[in-house]
Amino acid sequence: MNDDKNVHIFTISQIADELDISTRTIRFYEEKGLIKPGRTAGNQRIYTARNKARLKLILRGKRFGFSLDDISEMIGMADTDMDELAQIEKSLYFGEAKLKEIQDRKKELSLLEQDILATRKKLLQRFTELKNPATTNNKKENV
Amino acid sequence: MNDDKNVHIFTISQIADELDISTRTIRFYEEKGLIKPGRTAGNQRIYTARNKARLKLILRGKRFGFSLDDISEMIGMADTDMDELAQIEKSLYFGEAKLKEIQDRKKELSLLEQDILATRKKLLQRFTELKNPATTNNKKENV
DNA sequence: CTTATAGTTTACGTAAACGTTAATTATAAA
DNA sequence: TTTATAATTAACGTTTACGTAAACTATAAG
Repeated sequence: MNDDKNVHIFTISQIADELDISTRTIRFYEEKGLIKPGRTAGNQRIYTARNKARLKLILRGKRFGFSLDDISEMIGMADTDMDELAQIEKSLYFGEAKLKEIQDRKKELSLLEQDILATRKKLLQRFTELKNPATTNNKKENV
Repeated sequence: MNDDKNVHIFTISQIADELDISTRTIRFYEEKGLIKPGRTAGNQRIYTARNKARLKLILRGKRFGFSLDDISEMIGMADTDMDELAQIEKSLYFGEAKLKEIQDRKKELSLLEQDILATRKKLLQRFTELKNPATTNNKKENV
């Protein structure tokens, strides 16, 4: 079984360029235990496609306001001093909670969208008022 | 025209309790110009339902990882040293960008959900493997 | 083999978003 | 009216998530 599949290996700067983050950020995530890339003979980091996918997941979580600690638990790599079973159970439990949170956020996302649309409406109204002062009355509202 | 509608007024701690944030946080948002509550004769802050709604909007934005500066611009209260027209234009422009971002996030939300579901699947698989070692082969995968 | 260029660790620096006193004043309750 | 709560400003402290600089090592290019 020649394990030649996916010999695609990346350096840290290749990853940084592709994901548009700094190398410092990548190393920082490693410090926090979020990724564990391999090393060359000369001690330089090497990243597989899997490592890259993991980073994408982390960045996705961040875009939703999750802290790195949150993400760490979501991913299921936290508390490496627990036995595997307990760790898996914890991760599963945490994952369920996060799924519910995602449901909530889906709803909130729509609310936020509506908030912004409402703000836009008011701004546009005020905009035309300023452009055309005759047609409207001067009502002072602070939203 | 007796303006008796909505005389519902709240103190800062009432708001803090209801929205589950600290009074410090509320005052901090005021410092940043995100809200402008009224004052009593004795200089204490008073919040209307409108002020409360504004705070909810801010918190909603935060839950999606927007910075307070972002939210400030979304809401349309940034850069008070610009003339109103320019300010409105900027806010509108920013709002459009944020709406697009929200669209993207809707898609990403599903991706994140799928990531978690996939992780859960693997965890469950490993879980049963550990509980029932005979029935499966031992494949080592580090996600 | 030399020399850019890229990567490594260590460590101090920083911006954002509040937390936490402290000293003082308002307001509500008895 | 005294007194217990609650609110106010001011200022320094803290955590998260990196930025940045220094001193050194690996690797690629010529």
